[in-house]
Amino acid sequence: MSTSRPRRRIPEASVARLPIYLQILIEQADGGVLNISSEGLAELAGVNAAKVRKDLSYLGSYGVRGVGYEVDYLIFQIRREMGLDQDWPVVIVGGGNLGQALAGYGGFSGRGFPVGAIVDNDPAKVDTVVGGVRIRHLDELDTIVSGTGIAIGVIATPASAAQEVADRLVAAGITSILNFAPTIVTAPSRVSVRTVDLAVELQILSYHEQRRANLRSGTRTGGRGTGLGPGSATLKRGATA
Amino acid sequence: MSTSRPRRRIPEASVARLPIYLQILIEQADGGVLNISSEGLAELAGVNAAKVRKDLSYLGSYGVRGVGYEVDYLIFQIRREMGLDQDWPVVIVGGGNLGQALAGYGGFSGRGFPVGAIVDNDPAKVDTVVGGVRIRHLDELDTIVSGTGIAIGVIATPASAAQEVADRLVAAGITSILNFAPTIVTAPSRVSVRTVDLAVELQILSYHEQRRANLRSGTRTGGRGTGLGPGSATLKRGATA
DNA sequence: TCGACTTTGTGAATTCATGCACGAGCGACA
DNA sequence: TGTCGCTCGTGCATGAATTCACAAAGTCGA
Repeated sequence: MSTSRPRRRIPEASVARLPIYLQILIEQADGGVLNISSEGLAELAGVNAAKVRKDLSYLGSYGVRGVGYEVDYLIFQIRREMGLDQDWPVVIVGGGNLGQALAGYGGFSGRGFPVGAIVDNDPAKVDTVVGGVRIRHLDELDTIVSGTGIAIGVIATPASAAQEVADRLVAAGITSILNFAPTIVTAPSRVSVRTVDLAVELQILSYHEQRRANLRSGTRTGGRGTGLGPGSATLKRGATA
Repeated sequence: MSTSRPRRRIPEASVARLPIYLQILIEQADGGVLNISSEGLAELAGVNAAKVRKDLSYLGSYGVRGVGYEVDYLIFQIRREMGLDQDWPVVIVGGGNLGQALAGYGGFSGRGFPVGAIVDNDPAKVDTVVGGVRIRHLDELDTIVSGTGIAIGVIATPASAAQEVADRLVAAGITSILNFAPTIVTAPSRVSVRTVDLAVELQILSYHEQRRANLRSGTRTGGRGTGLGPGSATLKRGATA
């Protein structure tokens, strides 16, 4: 009992990196590499070696001093710790552009997240087949979830529908949501929600672009002085909630 | 001169939140809301009000005590600071599943990132039209970038091609890369790179799912004791690089 | 068997981010 | 014009994440 079982609760920042290490390790294993040092892994992941060691230490003490980590064993341990030693089928909500791309994208099934179902509320889309899966009606969500034990829902709808979809996913018993709609969705705290907003990513890049542009053109751009001041018009209190 | 120009260098964590505030503010403006308190904005963004104020304070001092922030003016300032007062056309590399979905996804153009070009190295794809844009050959990248001044490249290729594509993007003069391929891509430090790996997101959710499952079934699952020990076989030093 | 060498695992120092708590400023209203 | 109430801006304390630096633990070759 006292053998391996690692101390729980891995810091979020580490949890976010483990999949990256995992992916690199799998590539290395495929390439015939048997073991790897924290230094080598750090190099490939583009991070600091000490960080790699600390991250891995949360899993347990699986390295061998003077040698490094056995690739296969590390893969095994990361998988186990992250719950990737089983498949997690997902239900995609939204059979539009993005939903279809996700369903057709091999990267899901190939990495342990097969598309178990796709639903849409548009009758015209229902019964069409995408990526080998027949689109079903949104109303069947409860049946699907309770019938298959799917725990993860993927929202690929327009922003306007996202929150309602999230509510329905939660009601159906989903406990993790990956949201691609460009809006915040809220859910009870027992449910994990992650939002991936493509535009947000681009906007972050935009900030850095802009920053570089400013630096190039002499420390700061001559003010784009639009005259507008903070209190350009006296503020009138509007609805705040 | 001493008027507005805010102190530079906004912490990364704040930069990542500003687009979210921006989006909420735009929604509010559309709904006719004229001003909003840090409390209100925090509520909508799902974060702490002090954090909102601190984030916004990096832009300058644009709030009015006792009243809040003028929505329109805040939108203007966030846009300006993030470089969103101009369009940033992007070039998408990869006309496959994902590339097509991205090109067809309104969320890009609609938010200031029009798809300026799509390229692919598959002759069969070249000249087909996706989302109103004709796919051109990858080899035209240099011409496209220098001709249009596009600064942002989006990688929507298989992982195996990602690094080479990144290199070519950099060579062509791109300074920001948004990578959707499930692999690390490296670039000179003058180039910003962000990777969005859908599977990684799911794996993070998996971790939390698994964690909940473990907690439910009595503190910790009975060990899946596969006998395997850290040094199951004596490690032989393999290639490390 | 021993000593040189390599690489881990982790305490300690540092940097970054969050959240509290409160002074200061502003509008509203008498 | 003075007072009251609201909300910002920010100093400070706390906590999380990163990085350094080194003892401990192992391998390898002679």
